[in-house]
Amino acid sequence: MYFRALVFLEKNQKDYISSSELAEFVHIKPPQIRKDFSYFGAFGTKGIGYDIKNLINEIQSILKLDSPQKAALIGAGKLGTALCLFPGFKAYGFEISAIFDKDPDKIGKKIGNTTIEDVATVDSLTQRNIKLAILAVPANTAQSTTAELVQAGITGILNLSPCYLDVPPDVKVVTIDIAMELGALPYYI
Amino acid sequence: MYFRALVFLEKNQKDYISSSELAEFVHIKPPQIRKDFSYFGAFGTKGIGYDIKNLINEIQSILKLDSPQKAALIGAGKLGTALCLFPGFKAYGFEISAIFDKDPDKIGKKIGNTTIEDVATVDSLTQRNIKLAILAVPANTAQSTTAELVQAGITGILNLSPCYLDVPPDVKVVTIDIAMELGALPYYI
DNA sequence: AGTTGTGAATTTATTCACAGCA
DNA sequence: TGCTGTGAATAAATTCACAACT
Repeated sequence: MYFRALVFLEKNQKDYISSSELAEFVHIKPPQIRKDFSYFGAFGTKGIGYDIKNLINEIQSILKLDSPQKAALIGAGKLGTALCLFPGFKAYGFEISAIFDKDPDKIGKKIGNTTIEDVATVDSLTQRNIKLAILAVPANTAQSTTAELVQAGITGILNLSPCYLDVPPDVKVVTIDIAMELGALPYYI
Repeated sequence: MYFRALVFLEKNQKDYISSSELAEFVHIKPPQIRKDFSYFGAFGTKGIGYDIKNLINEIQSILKLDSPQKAALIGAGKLGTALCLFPGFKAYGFEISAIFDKDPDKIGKKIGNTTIEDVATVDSLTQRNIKLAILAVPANTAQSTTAELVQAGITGILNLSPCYLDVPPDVKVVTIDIAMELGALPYYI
């Protein structure tokens, strides 16, 4: 979140930002920000604040976003296609360099300039050294596809289906359940 | 999350579930579940567990998901269209009953059986008594569109653009930043 | 015998407040 | 003077452990 904010604020005129200014922007209290950063090092200058460019580099390095990351998209349906064409991944250095689907009508076609491959061949990810997958398949096939991804050496999965995925402890899953997030709104209203 | 899990587990043979069984399913510890429920009431039976159907009803009522909810989609691009056709909202009682876009080529066309309207006419949401909006517009127009939505009486926004939205205190925003979630994976790997 | 509901204990997260430095 | 970095203080969340109940 800090990374996203700083990349945005980098465009402004200023070179330095204080924890209070950043705090106002991300709606978090200043000591929280300083404490968060302090877990990883001392990136600021007393009396001045944080050099924005330098801080971006530090966070990029902490998050391992300092080298380009290849990701595979599994599921070239409406949502998968939308994500594939979504420009937002670039800011984090992600490139979707492989797309898989099980639909024979889609295999061989292209999204952008990436050709859709048969999901039965996900094991090729091992050789291609792709470690990240965006899973945009129906909930009922999510778990079985996940098993194949893990088999293919995937260690990070962004799961867009509304279900929990069982994976070995060395695989990290982040689940985004869009309907569930919407489901929380009426309570607050 | 409990709601999602219980709706799924409802399909199984059993009528009752203990906090330990539910805990295993959602990967949360049993006392956490009991404590969470206890903030809202005593829904279980000692020695037996929770009546699944009854618990679903209780949670539905807490979350205000017990009556159908109308939502408006703002932005009929690839992502918006995918969301609109996404079946997952139904489980929570949501219906996307209005779609808006600013592109004249899209206005008047249909997604599913809902006609796309001009985003300049979002103020009609007031009369239609729609209080929820799914915002799937580019980041640079998100804030200005939000202001119009608030003006039109929207009190809950599911924001899919990677930016913070400024709203009055009586409006609740939930932001899903898909790229940011993916951005967290390399750190864990 | 088995499970809930909940005060107490523990752990974790947040905030304060200020020494130390530019 | 102004802001960071951080130990101490406070607040919040989680977990324990067990009485109460079916």
